Amino acid sequence: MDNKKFYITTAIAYASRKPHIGNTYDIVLADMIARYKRMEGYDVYFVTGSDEHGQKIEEYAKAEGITPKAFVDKAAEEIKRVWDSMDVTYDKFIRTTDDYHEKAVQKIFKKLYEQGDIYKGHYEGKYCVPCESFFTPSQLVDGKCPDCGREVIDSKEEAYFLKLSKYADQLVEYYESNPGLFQPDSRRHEMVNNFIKPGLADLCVSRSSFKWGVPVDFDDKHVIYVWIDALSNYITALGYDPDKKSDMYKKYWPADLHVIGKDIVRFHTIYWPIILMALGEELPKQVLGHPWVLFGEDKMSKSKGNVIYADELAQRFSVDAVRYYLLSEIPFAQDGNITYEAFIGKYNSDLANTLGNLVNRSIAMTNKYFGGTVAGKPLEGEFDIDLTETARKAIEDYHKAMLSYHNADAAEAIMTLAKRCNKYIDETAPWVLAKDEAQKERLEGVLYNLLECIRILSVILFPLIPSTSLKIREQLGISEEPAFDQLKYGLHDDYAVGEAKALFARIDTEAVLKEIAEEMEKAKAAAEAANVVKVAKIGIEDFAKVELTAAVITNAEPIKKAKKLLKLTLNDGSATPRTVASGIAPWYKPEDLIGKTVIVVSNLKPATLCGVESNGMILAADAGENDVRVIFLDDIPAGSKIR
RNA sequence: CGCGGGGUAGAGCAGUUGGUAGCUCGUCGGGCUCAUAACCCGGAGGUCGCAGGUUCAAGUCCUGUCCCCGCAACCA
Repeated sequence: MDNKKFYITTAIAYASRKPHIGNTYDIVLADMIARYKRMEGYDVYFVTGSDEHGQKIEEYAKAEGITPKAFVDKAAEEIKRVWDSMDVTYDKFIRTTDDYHEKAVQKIFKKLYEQGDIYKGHYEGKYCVPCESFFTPSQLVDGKCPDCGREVIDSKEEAYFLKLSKYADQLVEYYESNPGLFQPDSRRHEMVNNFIKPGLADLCVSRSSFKWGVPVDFDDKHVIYVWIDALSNYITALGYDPDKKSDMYKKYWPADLHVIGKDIVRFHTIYWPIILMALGEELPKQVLGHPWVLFGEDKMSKSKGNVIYADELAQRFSVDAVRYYLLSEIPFAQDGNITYEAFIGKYNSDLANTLGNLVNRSIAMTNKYFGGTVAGKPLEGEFDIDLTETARKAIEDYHKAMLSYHNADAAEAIMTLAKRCNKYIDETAPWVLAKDEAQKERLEGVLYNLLECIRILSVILFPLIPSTSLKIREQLGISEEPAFDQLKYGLHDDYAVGEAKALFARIDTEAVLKEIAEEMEKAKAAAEAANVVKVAKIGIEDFAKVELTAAVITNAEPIKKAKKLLKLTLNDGSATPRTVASGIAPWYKPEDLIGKTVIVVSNLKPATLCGVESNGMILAADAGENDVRVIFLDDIPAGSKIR
């Protein structure tokens, strides 16, 4: 067999929290592709891992009172556990804290520095010493610090930068000579229009504001920032070293496919190729930027109690149910949704009713009418030919869809065949044939046809739902691993099937939804309770620092360029009107606010929002999901202090 | 006029180079009994966001316009 290689990677998961179903989609998708390629005969190498550096992790670890290393050890275990629970067949799990990775990253950084692609510079910003903050010139208010209004000085913070502009032309050339690079292709326009056309600004690739990262070995004030660290995993996982190339690297690089979320397409199609160009290495062949998985209309968030974790879902409904949902229901280029209703609906109709029931009834009839053994008798009646023709077409559609990563279409092709089989049973009515001894041969042929189709289904299902595929094959009495060279109709001469066992038990939608709703309520309550605890208790002296004043809104107008902001003019009892920008535009019309009395935090430091200087903030309540209500006062004179 | 994506049956989506509008679920009616109250057949349901234009012919091309969603910029 030809030893074509296929190197596939996923985004490495940030080791700050347990990955939710959206993160899991990434790896399940990659796994499906990896399995498919293996079945095509490719020598596949599949890498995934965890991104374990950065300020956030440093902070989380501190909050838990443990070292960053201990924190990420725990997090990486959790990520691995979730991946494993999804039957993911990765060959290597790389951690950016792995020793070989850190060393290679340091070498890469050094090499780029020595050849002049990385240079030491500084933020071209202005620095406000008391605030310890950098600002770009456009952020300044009248040339002064937007936070405190004091003088700013030119920046002194040094940092390392990667020269991107130098490679801009080469990058465009790379895009043009690789038409299939972007999947889907529309992402290319975003990159070109947003980042390349306006001109690439050099990228800051080091940080000195935190320590948890790979140190720059020749300048230990700096750690290497995420780009070079995390992206390099794709080559360090193969044992890459700028000085000597490992056998694995020679064999598998360049990557045939990077599977990532659409939010990081930019890093993989601009920064990453440029890093590789600078290193003089080959460039990835394809980047698949998949859409997101949303919970209903919402993004998932812990405080809403609506986070769905793949492993928990799998525990309730089975791993293949989760894989099947993700791979069949998420569109190719648009964000997909997951809701329990949709999940159960898909499960019942496709997996339980169409597929599971087909296998069950076919195996059951084979046992019932022939004691489990039938031999191949190719039939050529009208129904038989239509069935085999449907099978042939389904296989064709399936491959076409899989090769362009349109997995939902592939799933549909599979279900089309399963449905045709169910129809075939109705057309041939085996239970009628069984009553007539003269029809015995015909009956055997019908069952044989069915078993052949089910065998074919088991093969094409394997990349999507592997364990179901194997269960089906077990019932068919087939022990060999599925492979695409088995997709020939009539390949098997006879069958000795096993016991008919239900593949997917039907779910009682209402009962389960009710159960889940109750659990979600609990989770939400728990999250709220946790939030209350999180806010530390303060002393009365802390509260005294906040100055609250009653003020009348004398004018209100929208701020152009801002969606949520209103510019309010307040009379707080003092001689000068006070201007406040407030993010309440979605909930209030300006004219409804004029004349109302509100509470203003009057000693808040000024800030500039969308070009408006805001002095203070007005108090409002989060009255519910996406419902903000300003607190209005009655009969309180402007200027009254509130405590 | 910041960038991009989208508006197609009740819901979720396909619609390739312009040529009678499809799929899944749901719904209504019927059939069957091998099977997981599953399976099969049939029906109803769409002015393809809106308005113009090109064309023998437009969901598909062009122009304008409205709405939704991401990103960016602000939710003091």
